[in-house]
Amino acid sequence: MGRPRKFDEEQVLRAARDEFWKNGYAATSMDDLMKATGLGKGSLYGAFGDKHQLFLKVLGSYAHETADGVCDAVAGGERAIDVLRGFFTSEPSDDGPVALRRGCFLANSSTELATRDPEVTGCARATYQAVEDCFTNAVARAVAEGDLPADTNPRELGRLLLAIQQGLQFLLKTEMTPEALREIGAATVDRLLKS
Amino acid sequence: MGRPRKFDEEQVLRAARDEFWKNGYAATSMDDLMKATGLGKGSLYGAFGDKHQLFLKVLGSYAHETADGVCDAVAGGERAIDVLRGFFTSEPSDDGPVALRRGCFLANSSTELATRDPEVTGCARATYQAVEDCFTNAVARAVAEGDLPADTNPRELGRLLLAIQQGLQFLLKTEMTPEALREIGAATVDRLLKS
DNA sequence: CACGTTCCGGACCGTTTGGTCAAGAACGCG
DNA sequence: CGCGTTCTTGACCAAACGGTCCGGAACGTG
Repeated sequence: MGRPRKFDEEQVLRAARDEFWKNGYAATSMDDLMKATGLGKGSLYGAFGDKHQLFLKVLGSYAHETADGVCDAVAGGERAIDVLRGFFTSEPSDDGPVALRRGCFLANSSTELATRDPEVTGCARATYQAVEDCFTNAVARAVAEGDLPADTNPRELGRLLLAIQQGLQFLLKTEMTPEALREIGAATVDRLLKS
Repeated sequence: MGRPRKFDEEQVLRAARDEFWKNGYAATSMDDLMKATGLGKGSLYGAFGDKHQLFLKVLGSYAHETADGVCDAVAGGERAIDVLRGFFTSEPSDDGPVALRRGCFLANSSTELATRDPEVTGCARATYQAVEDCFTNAVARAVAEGDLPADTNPRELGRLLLAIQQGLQFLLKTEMTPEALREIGAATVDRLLKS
C-alpha cells in the first residue's frame, strides 16, 4: 500500500554511477545527482539514506558486475589461453577515447577513498581478490589444456597478470598512445602467455 | 624592499603536498591547507594565486622529484639489471603501512583529475614518459651488459615494466597482502629480467 | 469514496566552501 | 627617522554544500 515509486531503482543507480564515475566522490554534489537521476532530494534521501550510502550502493553494484563479468569471460571460451590473451589484445579504443579514459570506476574510487574509507577498501579488496582468483583459475586451466608450461605457478602468474591489467588501465588515463598500450598488451601475450 | 616573507616556500609546498596527498584535491579545503602550512589566507593567495594553481605547483615539484629520482637510480649502479630488479624486489613495507598505502601522489592526482584537467594530464604524461624512457634506457644497458637476451626490444620491455610497477602501486592501495605483492615483484624478476 | 500510507517536490537550514579585502605590521632605502 | 613597498592577519562575502522537513500528490485497501 501507499504511493508507489515513480522511478526504477536500477536506472537511478546507473545514472548516479555515471555521475560519480565522471567526477569522483568528493566532486559530485547531491545537486549533480538530482539532475542526473531526475529525482528530488526527498526521494533520493528517502530511498538511499545519504550521499555516502548511495555511493556505496553504486560502488557495490559496479563491483559485482565487474567481478561477474570477468568470471563469466573466464568460465566461457573453448580454451582458457584465448580468454587470457583476449584481456591483453582487445582494442583499447573500443568505447571511444573519452569514455575509456575514465578508467575503472572501482579503481578510481579506491584511489580516491581507500585510505580513509574502510568500506571502500573492503569492496576493492574483495573484488580484486575475485578477479585474481579468476585469472588464477584460467591460468590453471590453460596449463591443464597444454597451452602454458606445465611448471607454471597459476597463482603467481594470475597475480602478475592482474597487476599488468591494472597498470594498463591506469596508463590509459595518462593519455599514453594506443600504440604503446597495444605494445604492452602484446608484450604480455608474447612473454607470459606462450607455451 | 618591502616586508620580507616569514615562510619558506619549499616548506609550505611540502606541507601542502602532504595535505593534498592525504585526501586528494577536492577533499582538501583551503582551511586544511592553512592549518597544515601555518599560513594565513592572504599569504597563501598572495603567494600562489588560488587553490588550483597551488595544487599544480605542488604536483609539478613532486613530478620532477619523482622523475629525477628514477632517472638517478637508473643512471647509477654498476649493472643496469640490478637497478631494474631492485624496483621489483624492494620491501613493500619500507615506509610503514599507512604512508605507503597513499600510493604515488601523481598517480592519485591523475586518477582524480586527469579526465577534467588538461594540465594534470600533461604533467602525468610527461612524467610517465620520462620514467618509461628511464626504464627503456636501463633495459638497453642491461642488454648491452649481457644481462638480458640480445634480441630484447628495450622499449617494449620498458613499457611493460612501467605497467607492472603502476599496477603494483595500485594494488598496494587495495590492501593486497605484502606476500602477494612480493610475489608479483619476484615473478617480474623471474620471468622478465632473466638472461 | 474515504482513509492510511508512502512518495514526491522543493523550500529551508546551518555549515563550509573558495576567494576578497582592508587595516596594520615589518622591513629596505634614502 | 620617514617613506614606499610588501607581507600578514583575520573579518567578511556570496555561493554551494549535505541534509531536513513539510504540504500535498498518488496510490492500495476497505
